[in-house]
Amino acid sequence: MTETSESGARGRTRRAILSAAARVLARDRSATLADIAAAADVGRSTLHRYYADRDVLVQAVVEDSLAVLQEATEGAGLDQGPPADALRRLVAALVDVGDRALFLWGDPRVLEGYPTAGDPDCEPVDDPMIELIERGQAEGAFDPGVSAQWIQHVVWGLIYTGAEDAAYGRIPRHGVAQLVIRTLENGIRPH
Amino acid sequence: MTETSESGARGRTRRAILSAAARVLARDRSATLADIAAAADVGRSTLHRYYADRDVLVQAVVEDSLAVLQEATEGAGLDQGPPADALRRLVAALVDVGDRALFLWGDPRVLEGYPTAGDPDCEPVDDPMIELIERGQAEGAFDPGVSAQWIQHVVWGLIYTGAEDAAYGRIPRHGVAQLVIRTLENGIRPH
DNA sequence: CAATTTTGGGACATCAATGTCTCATTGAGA
DNA sequence: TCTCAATGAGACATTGATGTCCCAAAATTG
Repeated sequence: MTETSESGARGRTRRAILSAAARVLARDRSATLADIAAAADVGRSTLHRYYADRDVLVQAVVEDSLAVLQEATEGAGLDQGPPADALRRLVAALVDVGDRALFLWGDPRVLEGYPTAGDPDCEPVDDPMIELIERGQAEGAFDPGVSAQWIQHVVWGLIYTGAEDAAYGRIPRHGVAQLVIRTLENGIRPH
Repeated sequence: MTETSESGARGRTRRAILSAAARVLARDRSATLADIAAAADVGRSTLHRYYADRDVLVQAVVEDSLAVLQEATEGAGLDQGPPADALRRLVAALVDVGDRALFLWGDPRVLEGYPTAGDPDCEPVDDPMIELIERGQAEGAFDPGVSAQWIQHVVWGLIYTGAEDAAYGRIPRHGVAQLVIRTLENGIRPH
């Protein structure tokens, strides 16, 4: 899919652009290409040299972010051990790449056309996260009285909330995962 | 603050513009003024006649939305009865005006400068929602192990998630409040 | 060190959104 | 019915983002 190796320097520049774009666009999806170039510490010409179009750039950031999140998800080994433990690992992994989540989730429109997060009626998605949730519901670890999709959205929503609070410095970054998991497992009830 | 009465027709037009703007901007915060005017079924000239500036319009929508949410909050009588019941009333009331919440929350930047949702360090906010949460924590209804602000953000986040799912037709509108409350109270554990 | 790649900055043309204005039409209220 | 506020459509200048191109400087590579 991608050229196996681009001269080292190009790869570095490309990653810098993608990462900066995700960061900036997460905060302001109408950010200027000049803003993004500046954030990536790159000339605007260079940005255009890598991504001819704004659309092309956004698309690339979407795909890169999806890949990053997918990698994080796969690394969590969701099919192993008790569902509750697996979910804790997943949340911890996703919080670490919160910027990407913030970007993808901040604007539902960038994901139009991707079955991943959507609800295309007849799509038998093999999303590992959904599989985990359904397994947990079957084993009595998660509430079987609501849809797996709702639980998934709740998880994403809490991660989003935590990532945002952290991004604005309202809570320390290292406490986010713990907070999200605690709320996820107990709601807001004391325990 | 507002002129007591504007010729009847003007008031109607103004409300139509504000409502349409909230609806359109909630979905796409970079929507064109022409888009908004069209959604309000009004000429672009008329839009400019009411709100000279884009900034002025957005500002007006923010304030109108804040007023709507505040009204909903006040109507819930948060200082009466058990905290858990009060929270249920609040969630139900806020879900009803989900469009405004979607608009205000979809772009954290529109709220910059408003102490309402923020965390200005030294601001002793008298936000009734925070007061309810703190009361609930003191009375043992809500988890005292996390900050009241975190709980508030979780509540908003879940309402946002529910409103979005409803807006995209993924869940029936009348089930949202119930779903949010259930998740809020129990997390995702079975019970 | 020499050759080649990669880069930054600037000069453009282009395009879409914005804001201002005018004028003819509409419609509500006296 | 008459009057005047309110509106819609359009013309227009302005602005800012965008995309393209070129060239000299810098960095990477051999």
